[in-house]
Amino acid sequence: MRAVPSFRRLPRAVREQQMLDAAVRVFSRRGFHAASVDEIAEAAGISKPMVYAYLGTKEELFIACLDREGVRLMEAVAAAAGEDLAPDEQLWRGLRAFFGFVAAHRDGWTVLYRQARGQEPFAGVLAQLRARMAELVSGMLARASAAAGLEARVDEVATTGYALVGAAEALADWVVEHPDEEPDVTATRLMNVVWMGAGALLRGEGWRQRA
Amino acid sequence: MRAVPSFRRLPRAVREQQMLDAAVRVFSRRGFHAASVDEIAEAAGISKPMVYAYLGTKEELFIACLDREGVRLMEAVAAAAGEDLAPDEQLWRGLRAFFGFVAAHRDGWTVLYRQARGQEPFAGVLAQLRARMAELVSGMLARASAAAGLEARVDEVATTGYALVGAAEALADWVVEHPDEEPDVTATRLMNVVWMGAGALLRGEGWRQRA
Amino acid sequence: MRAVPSFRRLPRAVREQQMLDAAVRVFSRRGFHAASVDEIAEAAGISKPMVYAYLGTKEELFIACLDREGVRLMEAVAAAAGEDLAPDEQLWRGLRAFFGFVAAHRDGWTVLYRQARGQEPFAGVLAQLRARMAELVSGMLARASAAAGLEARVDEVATTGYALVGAAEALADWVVEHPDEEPDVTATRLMNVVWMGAGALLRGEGWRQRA
Amino acid sequence: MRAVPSFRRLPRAVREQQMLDAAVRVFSRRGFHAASVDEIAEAAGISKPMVYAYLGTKEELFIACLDREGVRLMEAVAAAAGEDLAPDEQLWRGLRAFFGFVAAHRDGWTVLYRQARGQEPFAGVLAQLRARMAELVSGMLARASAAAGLEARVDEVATTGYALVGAAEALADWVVEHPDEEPDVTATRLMNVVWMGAGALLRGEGWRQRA
DNA sequence: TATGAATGAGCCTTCATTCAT
DNA sequence: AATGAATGAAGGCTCATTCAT
Repeated sequence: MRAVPSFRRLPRAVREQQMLDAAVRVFSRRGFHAASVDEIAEAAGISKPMVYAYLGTKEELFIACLDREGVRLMEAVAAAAGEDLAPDEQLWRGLRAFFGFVAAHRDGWTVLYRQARGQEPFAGVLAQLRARMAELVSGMLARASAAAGLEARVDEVATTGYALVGAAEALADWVVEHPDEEPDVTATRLMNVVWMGAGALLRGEGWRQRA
Repeated sequence: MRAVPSFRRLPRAVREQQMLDAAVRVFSRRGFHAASVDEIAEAAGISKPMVYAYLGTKEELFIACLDREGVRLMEAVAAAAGEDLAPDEQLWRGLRAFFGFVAAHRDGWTVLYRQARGQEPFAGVLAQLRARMAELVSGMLARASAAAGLEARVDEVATTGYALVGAAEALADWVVEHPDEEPDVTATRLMNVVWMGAGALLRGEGWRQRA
Repeated sequence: MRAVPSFRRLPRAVREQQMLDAAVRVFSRRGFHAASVDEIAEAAGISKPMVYAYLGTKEELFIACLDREGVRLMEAVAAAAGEDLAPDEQLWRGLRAFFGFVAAHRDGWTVLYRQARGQEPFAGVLAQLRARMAELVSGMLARASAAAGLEARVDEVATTGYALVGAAEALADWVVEHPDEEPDVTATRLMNVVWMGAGALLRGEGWRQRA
Repeated sequence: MRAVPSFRRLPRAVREQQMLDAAVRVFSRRGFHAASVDEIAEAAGISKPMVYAYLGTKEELFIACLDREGVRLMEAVAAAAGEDLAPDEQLWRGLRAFFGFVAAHRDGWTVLYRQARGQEPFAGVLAQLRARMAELVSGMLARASAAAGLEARVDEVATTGYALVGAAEALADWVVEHPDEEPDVTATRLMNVVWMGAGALLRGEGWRQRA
């Protein structure tokens, strides 16, 4: 007769996602240390011992947040940057997906990049994520370079990857503060800097998506 | 009767700098929350009430650190980027000064960018610093653009400033982990990305400082 | 239809013994407070609510352990000390049974004497057991004394009982740490002290079991 | 003008003793686990952080209690058993001091012997104390044995030491429950068992202090 | 019968902050 | 000016115990 399950007793998998949602929200607003497990539990609508039972220590909980959001971000970006496109097109699509993710998951972004960066032992987790992103970009550039018949200057390519990721993060912070900015626009702007260079900009040149 | 001043009784200004030195060191290693006022007092070689008497609350103390390091950084960069140079030269000198500062003041950099970024109410202080740095860059680009007789596309110029600052921060993190990297080299690498653009890089072009 | 009984559904009495076995083991290793009902349930191979359903509160569970082990010990000792033997022979046999029990039931001994002794409200249970043991000894001595035609000095006989039990407990602790010690040997050693006295030992005399 | 110091601010050494007094009292009544640091602080008339500041963890606090009471007990016994007395006289004086200490420091005794015995990691501390006491007795017996021109049967002498300590502990427990018992009487009773032996007691013989 | 889900309560521990000397 | 002494407040974590299925 009861078709709808009780709302109080939920299977573990569901509750875990609820907890992670709440944790990302609270960690994002308060920061790791200032956030209390009490508040997270309340935000998740359950009692504190459940958090410990399912997701462990506050530290482990934070890492679980990091992992979930990091995987989501990476997947979004990697999926957007297809395989058989021109390198600048790949880059632009990846950036658009990146800014789109940030705009849609403000809290996740904040937890990942604003909190984890400075707090050991989380910086390591983030560093891995950034390294993977930078490699994604570097790899793309290296392939493009090779296709152009050029000797790939490895270190410059690597630096470009890091610098691009850093620039994207800075703009992401800016996007978070300006919610009405379209991801397409932000991505295009960054392309202008990174792909064309400030020198070209000063010459009046700019990057445009091909038709 | 006492001709030689006691080593214990130092003038206030000196004591305050000692405290700030210690505070920056401890905050850098532990983070704001994990750092205890006890540890800072001990590192400064004085007792805890002195810290409160001189520099106020833990929060105020942290902000004092932020201010001091921020001013130092800004001054170093602004002084390096002279007024009557070509824009790319200005940019390059500013970047070199920036990376040089980071390398010479690891702890200050860490406090400023790794700790403050995520922790309210400090993020605002940092945001102001970043904004000033971005304006510095943007202003330089705008002047160059005007000098070239071009309509300054304001928003793109502003975006370029932010992106450049973000890229520089990312490389600064990288510099912190690689102490033997020369500031000149790092600055040149970033110039290659930002000034020439990845597109030019792929065409085999690169930026070089003029003789 | 089901001819073979499921292994999961065991008769209550069996389950209870399994639980008590597990509880004695865990309590012995961890102590009453440090032992968690979770761990006991897991050690018993069942779920926590079953423990509560069968044996009640953690406190009741511990008392159940105490009772079971205490009864076993008393029975072993009382059975060994027959009725129609000479008093020293009775004593020696009782001691041998005692040390044998301790060696064979380390965990039970630990729970009874090491854990219960200090923790209210269990000390009372243990005190009763000790009192019964002391009475057993005292009674034996009183009968022997009467048989020898002596006025039984009641208080000294009672004291002797307590002292003997205490000495036996101390040696039992020692036996627990030295698993290869034979109960016969330990019992004989204690007889030498208690029956002959240190004075006699110093005179070169010792107690021997009669052929 | 103020001759009497304020009662609120006391020097560290004084406060530490107050804390230890309170801790011994509370640990004795409740047991290590059931005792809360809150209760101890309250009993000491100060706030909880002071306990942590001066004496460390709850565990360290308990060990501090153990050490203090253990040293007191050992010193009392060792001082009482002079050096140039006959062995039985030494033994009797040591026992009298022991029972006197227990009667005068019930709580200390309880903490030492009833609590520490069963709870790791305290058992080790207690074991050392017991070993020293047993050695004290054994050494005394060995010297007496040698003086009597006898081959010292090492293992029996050692066993006698342990058994005596155990018997004394059992009677101490009994003394704690019977506050009006004189230490002299208890010591004499134990001498009757240990020195003369139950066999001699049954023959109507008993130990008497020489005039 | 048997258990996964859930919680109220409590305890250890730490820390920013202040007072009395 | 300088500090040892002292605390209110809060947070992480665990556990005995109970429902709802």
